[in-house]
Amino acid sequence: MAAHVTEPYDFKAIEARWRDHWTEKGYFRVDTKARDNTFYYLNMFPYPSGYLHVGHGRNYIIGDVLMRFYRMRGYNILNPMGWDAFGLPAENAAIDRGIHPREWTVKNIAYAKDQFRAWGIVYDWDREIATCEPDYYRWTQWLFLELYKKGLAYRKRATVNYCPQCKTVLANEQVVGGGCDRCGTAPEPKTLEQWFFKITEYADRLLDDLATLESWPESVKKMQENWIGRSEGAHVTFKTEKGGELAVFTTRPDTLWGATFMVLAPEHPLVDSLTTPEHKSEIAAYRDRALRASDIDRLSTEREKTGVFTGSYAINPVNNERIPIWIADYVLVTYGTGAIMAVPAHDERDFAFALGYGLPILPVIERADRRARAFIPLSAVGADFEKLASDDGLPVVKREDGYVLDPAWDDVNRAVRLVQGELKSGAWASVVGTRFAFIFQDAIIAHDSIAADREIVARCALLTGASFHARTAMEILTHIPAYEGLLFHADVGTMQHSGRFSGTRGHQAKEAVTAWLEKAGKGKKSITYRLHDWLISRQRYWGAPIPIIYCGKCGEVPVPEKDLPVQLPDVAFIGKMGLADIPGYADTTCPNCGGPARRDTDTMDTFVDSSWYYLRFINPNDTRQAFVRDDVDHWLPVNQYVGGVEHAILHLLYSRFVTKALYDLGHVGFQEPFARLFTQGMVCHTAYKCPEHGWLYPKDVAEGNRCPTCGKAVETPYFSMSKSKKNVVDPSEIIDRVGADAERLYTLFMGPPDRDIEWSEEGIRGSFRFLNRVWTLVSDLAPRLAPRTAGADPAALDADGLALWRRVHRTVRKVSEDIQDRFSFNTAVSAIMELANDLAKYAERPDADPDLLREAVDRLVLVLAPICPFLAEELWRKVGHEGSPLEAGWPRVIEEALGADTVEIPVQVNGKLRARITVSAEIAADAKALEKAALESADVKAKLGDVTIVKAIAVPNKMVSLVVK
RNA sequence: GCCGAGGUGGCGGAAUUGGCAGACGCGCAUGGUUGAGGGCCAUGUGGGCAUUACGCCCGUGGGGGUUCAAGUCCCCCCUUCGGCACCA
Repeated sequence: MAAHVTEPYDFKAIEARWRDHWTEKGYFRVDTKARDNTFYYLNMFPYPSGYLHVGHGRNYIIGDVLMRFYRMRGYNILNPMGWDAFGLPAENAAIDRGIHPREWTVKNIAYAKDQFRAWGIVYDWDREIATCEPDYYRWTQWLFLELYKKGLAYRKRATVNYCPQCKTVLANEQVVGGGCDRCGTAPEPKTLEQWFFKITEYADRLLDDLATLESWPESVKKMQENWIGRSEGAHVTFKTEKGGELAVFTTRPDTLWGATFMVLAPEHPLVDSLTTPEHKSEIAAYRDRALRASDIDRLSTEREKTGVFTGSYAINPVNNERIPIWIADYVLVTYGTGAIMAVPAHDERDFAFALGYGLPILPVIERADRRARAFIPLSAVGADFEKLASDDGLPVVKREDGYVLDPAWDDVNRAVRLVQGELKSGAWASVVGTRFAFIFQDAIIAHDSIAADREIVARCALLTGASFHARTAMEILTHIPAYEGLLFHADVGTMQHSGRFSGTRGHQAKEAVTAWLEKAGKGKKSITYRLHDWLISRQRYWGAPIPIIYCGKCGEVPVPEKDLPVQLPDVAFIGKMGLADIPGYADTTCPNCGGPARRDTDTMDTFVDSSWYYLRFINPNDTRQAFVRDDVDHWLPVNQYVGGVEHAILHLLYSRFVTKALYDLGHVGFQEPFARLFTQGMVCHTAYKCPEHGWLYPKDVAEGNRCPTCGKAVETPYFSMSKSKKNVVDPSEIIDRVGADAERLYTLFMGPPDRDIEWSEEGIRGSFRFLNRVWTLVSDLAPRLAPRTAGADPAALDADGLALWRRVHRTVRKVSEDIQDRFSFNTAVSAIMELANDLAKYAERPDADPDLLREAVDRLVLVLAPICPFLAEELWRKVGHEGSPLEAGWPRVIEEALGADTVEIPVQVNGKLRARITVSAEIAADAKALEKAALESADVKAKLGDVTIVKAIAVPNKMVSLVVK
């Protein structure tokens, strides 16, 4: 081909030319009074922490592509952006740099806005909000007061998690893996007067309404479900021997007869009064140790269970057994009533604890598999025992140490009697599993009560002699290897040894026992949640002040709405501080009586700021109200919300709670804030870690992946990009080298957006190469295109032309579906690449149809426009159009072009692909005709040879499958 | 331990409803262009046996099953990642 001189792809000039174009033209400005064809797209707003890396970029690029796509489809798009600007990092950075957090924040916001501009990501900046501005946090305070009015914000004295490093308390949700989610320091318990939002009141609705969120990822819904942690069961009241009461929560009221002791959390308020004088010092020491132990130690399941006896006893309400009361740190004061009834036979933790401390273990539920096993020591019976048993039809195995009998469920009694009859004098045996009993010559003793347990131990001790050490029947059994795995189970099964409830089955058992407890006034059905109320007080400066005043006369007084905002005092910033450290801040007068009063000196958790921001975007500049009900009712719920999965619990749960509360208050007409949620994956990159000197920048790593300081080999794990791991990729460097369009393209192409992906240098070069090809292809073709026409006439096209024509329209259709319905940007990009490849091939022909070339080039540029907007603007002009692709609109698909004249259909013989036949579209669509065509095809006949056709299956448009003999 | 999402060439990934596995890209190989390098272009590229032609066999973490047909559905197991985790 004659070399055609085309200027190279000068992405720098192109991107500079269009960077401000879209904003200047106001393509993405929207009036929220609009009611037709509206679409609210929202990315989780960022924390302005310095600069955004290519991983952050992924999030916003996806949004920008969607926004441009919907804009081309003619929607009124709302896609606003703001800043989650309050919070600790600003304070910490400010402390490091000796400047005010506001200054640091404002600077970062300006930088990030510039980054968006460089990426070609356009927002309606008239709607910009920053949570640290008084005209925003004024309404955060309003929200607080609304919740207060409804009784959903309340103050209580509570033991809370306090991070000594960050010098503030943390919400339950902010303690991650036993450490502060900001700095990792283990929080200390501290008792303070704090504000809470009563999210637990919404636990059921938050749980139930998850079912209405059909377009949320299953994983996020599950995480919220687990977090709310609803458990159904019963509260049961035990009387203490001294006449007090002790309430516990259990999910297994059917196991009550097996409760052989009780355990209180060390912090339980009744511990003091239950402790008898002789146990005082031991209890005090244990409690002290437990309180000091960090949560990490305390929460480990691996840890040996420890505890101390209080000296007191309770009475089991169902069988009047006298059972000891212990304290142990495996019981949490924060869950249920902070006390449990221990059923060691059917709760793994109680089992371990009981074995450790010699407490009786009484099985009261049959195994679901109904297995039973008896063990008879060799010395306990005669040598003919094995024969006797098998003659009796009982499966028996002789082992080194004894005989093992595995009777079927209804043979257990027979087996036990047989064993008993054969026992030598002074010997004993046992049976476990679905029935537990000890077998003596003169008695069969089931361990179904504490007294029976004692008798068994006494008898065995007597028969065994001085070497006997076990304290309980179960302890004896644990020394028999044949019983491994059969001594404990937590199945739901038939009740036994439970008075008149014995024989009650499975789930009915819970119901029956609960009903009986209620009737007897000993307990009642109840539900317990893992979720706790949301602690929102923070002892830090950089947040929204809590709008409450304390008056000596009037008590707790909310700041009147007209006095909002309660402004953050504008003071020089010196080190870690809260509002309490600012002289004069707290002093005020009571809005009620005018007398002297003090302000609350805490600020709100920043998750309060972000729990309602999606509402503010609708009327961001309204100075009289947080939002206009009529407008939010139209625009909300957000049509598509996109963000990181790290917010699956905190932010999303809080936002759902706030929306429901506002609904109940009559401020909004919807109960869920986000109709569809998409959680995009993280971008990972190689990090370099020297075992001695920690994280290294890639450029500092010496030859052969060695540490420049010590020469040791560095590890190169993959991690999501983070400054601390020194593995971030700076977009400015990418944009400088290959342009924003190439970064955008690569970001979308490298993998499905919900999955984590690894950033690769080669990958981005490939995307850059593709854009160069598109640039050259379209530039070269520009002079050969027909003037703008109605499009190609299929009747005038030859086979190659028709194939391209169909490719064009199939591509438009696929890209539309991939973007709109499937969030599958990587396959959309590959479809565009295929179109470009086919177009280039066709264009090699000198007689290429100019109308078809026009149609193909125009559509190629248009489908590329949302993804690579800079290049698309440039090429669109280059091929003779005026205005932006955004105005041209999304190309229409010609339906006839989606079909085909002939179809290639594979033919399978006995499940293996053996031939392909080419048939007309009509034949391919008709099963009978297709089958006939296949059988008549010469190729198929040749492949078949001399066989009998047993069965023929023709699937229209798909394939033909022949079964032959 | 419980819950969730994954496991497909050398790599990222595709296969949307049970119907031709490996689209698209990266990398690699060979050739071309070039003074050279880079870049670009062309061709090839799952493994094996063949290469006389077309071909034939194997192949989606492992094992079993359903089906004319399984990456896709069912059962069991292994493994990676994420969340929760002494929650009674």
